[in-house]
Amino acid sequence: MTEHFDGQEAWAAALRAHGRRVTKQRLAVLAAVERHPHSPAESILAAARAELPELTAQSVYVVLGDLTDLHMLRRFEPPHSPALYETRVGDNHHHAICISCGRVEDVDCAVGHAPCLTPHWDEQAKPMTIQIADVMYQGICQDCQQSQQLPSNRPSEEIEK
Amino acid sequence: MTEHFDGQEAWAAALRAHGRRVTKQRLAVLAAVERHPHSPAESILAAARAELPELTAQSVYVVLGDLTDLHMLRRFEPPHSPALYETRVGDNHHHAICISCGRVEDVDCAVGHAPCLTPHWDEQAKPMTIQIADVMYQGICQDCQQSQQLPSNRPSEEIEK
DNA sequence: GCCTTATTGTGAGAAAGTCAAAATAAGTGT
DNA sequence: ACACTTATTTTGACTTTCTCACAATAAGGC
Repeated sequence: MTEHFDGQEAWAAALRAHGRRVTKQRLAVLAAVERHPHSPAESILAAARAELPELTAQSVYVVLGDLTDLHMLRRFEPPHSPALYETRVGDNHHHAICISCGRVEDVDCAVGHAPCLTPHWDEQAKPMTIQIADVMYQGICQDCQQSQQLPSNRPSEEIEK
Repeated sequence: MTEHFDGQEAWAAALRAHGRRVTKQRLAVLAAVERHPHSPAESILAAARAELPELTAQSVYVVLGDLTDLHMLRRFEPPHSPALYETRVGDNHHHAICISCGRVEDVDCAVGHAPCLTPHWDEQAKPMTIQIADVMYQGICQDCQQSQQLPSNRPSEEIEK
């Protein structure tokens, strides 16, 4: 429970640094996101309610949105998934999503420090000032690859017609 | 109107090649996506109804989903936006989205032919078999940059508090 | 032309998130 | 410690985007 305090204080300091009040709702959301990276709002609500049962869904949406704007959290939206949140910000890491089971893994960028941040514009295109480059790898994780090669092992959860 | 026929026949052939029946709904959707790249389902419905007024929204969703699975269309989901569709498939181009006005532009990949397709895995991570790498650049387009520097020029549509 | 079955239409409904306004509580000053 | 100001949270209704099940229709092979 003492390591908890460290985290609490660190988050509290960050909140104050951004001119935000330190509320138990924000602390609960931050702790929940930290403990469950790559989670949607609903899961964060459930996790945060473990320590703050009266927390409401709206508060989670508001807090997540605000903290994302402050860059204390990072949001990304994989295809066919609600938005996911994580506390790992500031680096420009990317994400790999298994299109079969939905598992998400962090991927450090291969290309130096600011990867893919310099798109190659057409002649006629008016270049934008790029701020971030979200790279979303989609593939099949090892577990799903195996269970697809052994179709006998597969329950009836997702069979193609 | 003759160029229309060429497109119709090309799409019809592609549909047959994928074992799909050639329906006026599918042709209308394909033509609409081709004429309005980076459009959401609702806009595609509106555009397609210009030539097929009795088309329904459900059909558009079904057709878009199916043709996307066949890789005749490509879908991508920018943050805070419904899914967008385009007919440009097969190449691995990416997209730049203006976070201010939402405009989308195609971006050819800077890094050779199969860009960013080789993520750099952690030691402990179990690598996935990557199939596609969707790169989503987010920035501010030239128009929005200018209108933000001349705040007097900005109507009341989106003012920060 | 007819028949089979893929495709489309109909209507209900879920999921994820948003908005406005009232209730609460953090931080400030006393 | 107490009160006050206003940020924050809650409440509850609502929107948007998309999905599902099943009935109606029509494309393509015979």
